[in-house]
Amino acid sequence: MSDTRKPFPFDEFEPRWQSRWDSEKTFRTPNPGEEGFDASKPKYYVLDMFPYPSGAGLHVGHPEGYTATDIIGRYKRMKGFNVLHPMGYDSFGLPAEQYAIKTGQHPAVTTAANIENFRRQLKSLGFAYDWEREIATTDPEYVRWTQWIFLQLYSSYFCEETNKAKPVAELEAKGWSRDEIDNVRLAYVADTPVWWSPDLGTVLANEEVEEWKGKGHTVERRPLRQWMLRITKYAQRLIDELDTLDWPEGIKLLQKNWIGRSEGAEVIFAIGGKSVTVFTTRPDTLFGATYMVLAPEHPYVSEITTEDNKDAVEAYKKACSAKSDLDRTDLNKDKSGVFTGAYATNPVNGEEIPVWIADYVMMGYGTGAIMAVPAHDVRDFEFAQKYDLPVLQVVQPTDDSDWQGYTAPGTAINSGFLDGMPTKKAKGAIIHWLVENQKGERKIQFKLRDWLFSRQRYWGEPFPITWKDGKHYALPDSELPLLAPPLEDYKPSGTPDPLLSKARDWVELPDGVTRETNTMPQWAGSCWYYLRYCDNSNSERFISEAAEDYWTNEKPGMVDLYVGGTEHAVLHLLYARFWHKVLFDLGHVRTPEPFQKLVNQGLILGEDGQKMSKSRGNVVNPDDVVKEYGADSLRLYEMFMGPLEQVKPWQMKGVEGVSRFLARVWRLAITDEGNVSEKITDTQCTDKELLRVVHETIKKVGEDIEKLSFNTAISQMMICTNAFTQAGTVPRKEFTQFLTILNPFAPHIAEEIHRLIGGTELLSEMEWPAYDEQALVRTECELVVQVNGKLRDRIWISMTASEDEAKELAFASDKVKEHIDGKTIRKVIYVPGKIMNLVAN
RNA sequence: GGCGGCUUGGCGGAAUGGUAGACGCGCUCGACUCAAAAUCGAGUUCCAAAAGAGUGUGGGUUCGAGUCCCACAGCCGCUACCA
Repeated sequence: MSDTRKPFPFDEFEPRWQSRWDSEKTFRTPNPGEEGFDASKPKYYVLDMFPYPSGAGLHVGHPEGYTATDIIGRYKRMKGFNVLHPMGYDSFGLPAEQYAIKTGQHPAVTTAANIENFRRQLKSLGFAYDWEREIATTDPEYVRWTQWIFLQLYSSYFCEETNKAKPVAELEAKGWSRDEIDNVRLAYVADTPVWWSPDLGTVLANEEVEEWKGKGHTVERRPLRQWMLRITKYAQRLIDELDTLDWPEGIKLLQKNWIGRSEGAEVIFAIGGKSVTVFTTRPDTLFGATYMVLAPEHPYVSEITTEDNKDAVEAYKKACSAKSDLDRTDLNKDKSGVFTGAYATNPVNGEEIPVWIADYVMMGYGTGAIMAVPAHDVRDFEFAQKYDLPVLQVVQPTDDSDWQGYTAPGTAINSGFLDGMPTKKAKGAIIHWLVENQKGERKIQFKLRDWLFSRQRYWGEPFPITWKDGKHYALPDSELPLLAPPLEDYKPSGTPDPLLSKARDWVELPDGVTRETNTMPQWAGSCWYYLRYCDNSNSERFISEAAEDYWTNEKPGMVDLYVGGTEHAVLHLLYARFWHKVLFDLGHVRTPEPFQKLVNQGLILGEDGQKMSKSRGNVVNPDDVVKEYGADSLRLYEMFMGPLEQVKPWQMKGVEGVSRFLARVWRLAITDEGNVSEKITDTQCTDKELLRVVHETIKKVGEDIEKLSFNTAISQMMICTNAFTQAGTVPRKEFTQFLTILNPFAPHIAEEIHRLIGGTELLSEMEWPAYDEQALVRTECELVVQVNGKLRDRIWISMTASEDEAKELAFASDKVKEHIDGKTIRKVIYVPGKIMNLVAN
């Protein structure tokens, strides 16, 4: 398409409408007590996952979710809701800092430029955000409250009796010592092995390691002093309360698996004078333990290893620590291990079993030690085969499966007092025995680890913490926000010292007090941004009680609808739930969950069906699409591609298709010369069929929006447009109704046509039209006649025809006669208005 | 290996257990045009057509299955020795 011949002048009217909505604050959302607030309106909070403002700008994946929420938001407004639909920027993060290292440009400068570009792009798509509520996580006022919430975590502990967070002040009052309190804070300091990257100059979370390694950075394992958040205390609640949310089952399952609850037992084995505890989910197989394995990093390894085996064990440990940086996947194909020379005593039968170390046992899960039951665990079995260790059957399969490597439940054998018990009962019995004899206990184990919360970066929130004599202290609220000092040099020092430690003037305070120099991870800001939108200019509180009360729900989740990509299924969505629960426990918010309904938009692939990436050269830039076809076409296309949640490939031809549709709508009302078409009529519409299509469209589009089924809503609007075209005349009233329902999808063109044909009100401020049931009624319909389930004829018949009348007409059909001739009708199924099936033989 | 998702024309996709392929793209033909583009109209699952076949494969339930049940295969995503 050439620039000179556009099918409709979107390049002129789209920016014009955008600036009008902006200057008139059309989509401003009043809070209680503010001008324009109407207490009679119900509230609706629809939220997008805010973007990281990268230098590359928006990609086409962003407008997918954003258009979906925009349609919902505009629709709900027209339905009479007070809609909160905000936007902001997750603007801390490593790329801005990497850029600063390369160019010396302060991250604040590049971030501001990127935000400006994102804002321009978002505005060019005509989203109905309340721009006065815009936030960026890097804003000092925002940082202030992020730090404040951190201090809430710091000043709280998890009370096991009530299963809730409580202020540590309560413990102080009870006379707990400083050290005891430090041991239970929800934010605490620990020496822990972490992934540290010398060239990035920071530690990385487990889940970030692969990403940055892929970009060529090196990563190594090191024990370092770090801030941790005690999310593990919430593991059970984070699982249980998923049930109260309207989330896709797949995402719930992902979170459950990530938290990874396992029920089992801890069993104490004696090794010489020491005792080693193992965790097992199959305590019923204790009699079948033929050896024990410790993780190579297990603290007891050196002590128990005998002289003869020392060299081999040390060599193995060394090999493992070097290996830990390599891709484990490849190494794990083949199990390896070394005998320590020590023996452990099985508490249940006194058997002496050899103790090995092997890297298939992880220090980070359970106790870092296992009892190996090769007969009924595939990993132990594999290991036993390789090193020729005994395999003892203790479970009899319920079917004729081979007992070797049989892991399903069965019946206990060779297990003393457990013999004959089914697995489930045997588990209970052995745990009872372990407790009685003080050799172990029932144990619920989670995969979830405490959250490694500190980074050594520059571009993140500094911790509002000071140190004196080896103890940490909270900064008073009055000193928030604590902002990072400007630095000349952002280059990593090559040591694990945080970048901020270079700013000596900032770090060193009087009286031997120093500042904490770690910063928070990028997740911190996104953990609570949805709360700040409700009351973003409040300087007294992170959110006022009144705003929180108004925008919250009767339901457990505060936000009514949250739309974003699956990539955040576990991390962001789990972290935000955790923070919200702490704030809930402490009485700062009144719902236990942040997001009631969650929808994941599907990935948009390139035209080649592959993931979009620079290296493949299949990236579509939304700016280019807007320039060529306009914002409405981009919005409409992204919604027409297919179901929101589905993965789907981009097709530029498809954009052209929806653009043609909008052009047809335009031409219904506007002539080539730009005048109002003579087809627009002011008389009442007498065309029953046209009326029926219009009202069917109003009905279906409304229902489809509620279901987030935008592609079918658009196809119905296309049908309606075709009906207008065919009718030859366009009754103003019905056409205006059509424009009103088109408006949430393609707001610029809808408003412009409406204005041109003489509309004075903004469509965006009109009510969603009601459909007329009467107009939908059909008197006649096509009835499908089947013989033995096969379509044989269609007959026109009254909607209210009785079965006998229908049968009579059906039997009169030659095509039907042909197939029932000489046969007996055994059965007749009649679904009025749909189908008649004659069963004959 | 585990978990999840997907599988319907040439393509994107529609189908409360009731006419498979709505809507759109592409393609074919026609109109308009000196011509092209744009636009408008007709057609388009397969087979030359009648008959028939047809929603990844094989079974089952049902008067009737893309849809429900069982088994299997392929593709995509996430995760990874979780004891």
